Amino acid sequence: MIEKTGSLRARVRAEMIEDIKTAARRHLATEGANLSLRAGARDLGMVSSAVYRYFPSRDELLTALIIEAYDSLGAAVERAEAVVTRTDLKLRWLVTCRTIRAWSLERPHEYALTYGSPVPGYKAPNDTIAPASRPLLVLMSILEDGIERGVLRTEPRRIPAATRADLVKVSASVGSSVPVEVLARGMSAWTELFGNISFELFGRLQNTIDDFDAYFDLQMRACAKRIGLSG
Amino acid sequence: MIEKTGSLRARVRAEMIEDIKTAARRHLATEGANLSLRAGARDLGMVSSAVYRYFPSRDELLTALIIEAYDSLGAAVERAEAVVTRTDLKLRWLVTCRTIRAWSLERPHEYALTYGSPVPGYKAPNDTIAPASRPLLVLMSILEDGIERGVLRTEPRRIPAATRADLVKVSASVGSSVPVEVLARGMSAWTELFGNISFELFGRLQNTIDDFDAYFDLQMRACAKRIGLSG
DNA sequence: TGTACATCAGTGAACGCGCGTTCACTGATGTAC
DNA sequence: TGTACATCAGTGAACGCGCGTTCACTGATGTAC
Repeated sequence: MIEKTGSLRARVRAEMIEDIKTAARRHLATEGANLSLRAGARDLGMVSSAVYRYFPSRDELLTALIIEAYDSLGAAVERAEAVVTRTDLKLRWLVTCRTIRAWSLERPHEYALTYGSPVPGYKAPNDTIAPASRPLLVLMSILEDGIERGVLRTEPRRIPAATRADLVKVSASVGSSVPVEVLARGMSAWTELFGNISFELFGRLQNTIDDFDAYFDLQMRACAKRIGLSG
Repeated sequence: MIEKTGSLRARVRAEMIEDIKTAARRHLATEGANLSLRAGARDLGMVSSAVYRYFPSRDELLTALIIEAYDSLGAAVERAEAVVTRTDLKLRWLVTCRTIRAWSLERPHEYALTYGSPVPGYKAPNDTIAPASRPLLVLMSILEDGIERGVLRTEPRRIPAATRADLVKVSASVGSSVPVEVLARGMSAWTELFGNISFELFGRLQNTIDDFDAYFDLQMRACAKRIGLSG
């Protein structure tokens, strides 16, 4: 009844790993980043020590959750942005913003884990760097296309040498060559994007902004204009 | 040797409360928002139950810390901004930004407590609202002065009714009457300001931006221009 | 096709730790007469 | 100025809880001959 005996155990194992991560993810809600390995195990009706067959320590489980969160956000953004008409740069930007926000509202605790205060005592390993940069790569590709199509103009601007160098490094690390003047504007909008989501999610604008959908869209449209994507 | 016997105990008590808060503040660094009442007590060489003479519970101690953090930031910003020439609106904004950033870098764990991910299971009481709004009030006063002096212009802009209402409410809650078009720009800059600090403090721009001083100043200057404070 | 052995998942008890909070208590400091 | 009493700070033991991790073990599933 099983196709490949060799992979039965492997498949069950993979499923179990998923189940453990899912249970742990659920517990992020109540315990925050102070993730409890025991609580997750209890949910699955297994003894806490059994988890060690799958993850060598609590921190490794946390790392898996973080990587998965980044990948999930990255994939969602890539997928949503990819279906927008390539020439509509403004809409590509707006869809990127909206997707990031929608993902964050859906999975607030994973947002907190990845974009909120760092977990005390936890040092993220290098494996998280690549997935973490996926959303930013989407922005970079929009900027690149804008340059290529001649929509984004490089208005001259006084930028200190140190910052020039930093921004060149950002471009280069992605294998891109967006001019620093444009990248500076892009980063500004990027910062406001995440600033907005943090404000909303962490309750810093409660009792002030009621219709966050409308407010967010308004501000992200202004960002598009600022970057120069309104063409 | 003591001036007023009636207040000796009161004064010692007040000092003790300060000592407990200071010890607790130190422990925010290692334990994060998951503040340990016992650890603080140990530092002071006292038994954990003694803390209950001063704070009815751990959460009340946490609340005291949060309120103090907001007040400390608010006072720092007010003090720094107050000595800038009133007519130099751009510098008033920049000093506000720089002071907020400097405070955050000095007290990263208090920043995380107030502007980072919410503490799971902790519900901030209403006492925190007033101190929390002090920094924003400084921005509002800059905007108001800008309007009064005719420096800030209200460029017509399509703003949805819901957002208009929300922004009017923000103004009104402060007893101010900054036009919504100007306030929208102010809030955008405000969001980018805190977005930047969060990115820096939470390590989201590590290995990319080396000279954060220069980068921050550049972006905040752009914000000033955007708001219309460059006059 | 059947047997012998190796691999692996999961158990349950235990270690040693830290936590918030309660409670009856001891002494010292302040207050009233 | 001195005594009697009330107030208060701080102690130390205890309760009941949860945590991450280790370890010797049982049994089931897979592999090799």
